[in-house]
Amino acid sequence: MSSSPLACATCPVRDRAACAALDKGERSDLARLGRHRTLAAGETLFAAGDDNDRCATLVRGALKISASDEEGTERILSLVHPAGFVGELFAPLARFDVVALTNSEVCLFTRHEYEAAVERYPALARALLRRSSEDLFGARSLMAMVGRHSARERVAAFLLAMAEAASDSPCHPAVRFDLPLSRAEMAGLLGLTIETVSRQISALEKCGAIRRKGLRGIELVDAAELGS
Amino acid sequence: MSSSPLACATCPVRDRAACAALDKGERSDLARLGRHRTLAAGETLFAAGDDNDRCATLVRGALKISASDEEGTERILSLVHPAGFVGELFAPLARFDVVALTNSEVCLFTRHEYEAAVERYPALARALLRRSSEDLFGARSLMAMVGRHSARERVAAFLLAMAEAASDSPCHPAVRFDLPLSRAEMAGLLGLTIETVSRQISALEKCGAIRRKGLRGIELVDAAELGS
DNA sequence: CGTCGCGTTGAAATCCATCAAACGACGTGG
DNA sequence: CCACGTCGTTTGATGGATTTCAACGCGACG
Repeated sequence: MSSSPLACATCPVRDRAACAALDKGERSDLARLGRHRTLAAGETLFAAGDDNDRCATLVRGALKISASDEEGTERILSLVHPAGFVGELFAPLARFDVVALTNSEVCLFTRHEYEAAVERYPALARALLRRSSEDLFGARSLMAMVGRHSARERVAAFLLAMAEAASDSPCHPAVRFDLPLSRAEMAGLLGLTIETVSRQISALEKCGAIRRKGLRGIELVDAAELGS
Repeated sequence: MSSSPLACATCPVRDRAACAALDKGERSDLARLGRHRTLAAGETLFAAGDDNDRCATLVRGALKISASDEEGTERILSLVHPAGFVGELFAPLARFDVVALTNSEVCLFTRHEYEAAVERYPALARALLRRSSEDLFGARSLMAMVGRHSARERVAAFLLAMAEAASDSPCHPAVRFDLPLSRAEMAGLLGLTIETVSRQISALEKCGAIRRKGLRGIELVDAAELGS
């Protein structure tokens, strides 16, 4: 959508993103290389196959990383939360799509300049390594979760994870929250069909674990029933 | 199995592993911190839940990274090839199992000392970042592959991937090779059961795509039939 | 008011897991 | 050398969970 210079001073993730590892002077150097950009829900940031010439840190909102097979069915590989880094350093072409789930804001860099910064500032390289390791753990956890679990278990675990992500307190899940994903996106993330997701949510409501509030609102009634 | 000092001079992955990014003096410093160790097929290098106090580079052989659910069924999350790095920096506890698939050799480090080396040598941090990014891509590719594909397609894609890994030439798959995994391990990797894997391999043989040579030998007859 | 997108619900078909049995390779011991 | 047990693999029969196909409800929007 729009694009403008960075304003790190008011950045909500300035102490959690990769750039937080830099000292004041280094960070303002890096800030000069990047641009702030807003994305509308559904807007594509990077597309698979495109020239991989940019990377970004998510400041606000939520992104998805996904792959689409030849028939056009989408498989969501990861959700990105604020302070997350997207873009593949070292690869000539983008291999996955990166799309905004909600209205979002990112700090956008050219890959070339960001890689140069990684060379120049060892602390940035280490911070990205840490983040990449966490992403790797997240990807493997998702894989462990989606393989070998029934549709019911996947949907329940997903709802619980979203409740925890929506909560302010780190440990307790939010009781009431809105799903940031459509049914199609949930299906793509969990490796199910839209209909199966819908049926499982209906079943969870019928057995008293949750209550639906409108299309995307969820209220946790019995978290234990979800398998927590 | 056994353990002894490192001998980088004769290391088969000395120009591909993370430590290859170091200059001569730096590498010999790092070598002093590590120990060479051999693993028998099936031997566990790290176990989930253990104190995460070590990490390693694979020199020869093959490893698997896996998670086991409460019922004991194993889900393989990644295969590790020579020059690969295993161990999770920055995490207090190991969260996955790491097991040798074949007789293997690793360079073993204490996590504490390796992290210190990452601080000291920026080139090592960048090399690990690169490797971690590739692992992340690999994990996501596997996820995209396993989700939304039939048992037949998964087995076919797996065989093709193994044929390519077994080949010396980077681009063409090997025509004849041995599977490094048991049926149970293939099932765990692909999210299927042993029986389904076995049936699909039989079916692929029946339709002329492959020929079996003993229990683990595979000969590619019609690679196109496998969906390449 | 009609259409479009998204979600829900139903009925039928399909694919895979499960249960069960037999086979082959291998090593041990007689 | 052969009998025997074990382990991994193969094959068959069955059932069940999820996909597929199809119809409907509902809100948004022109």
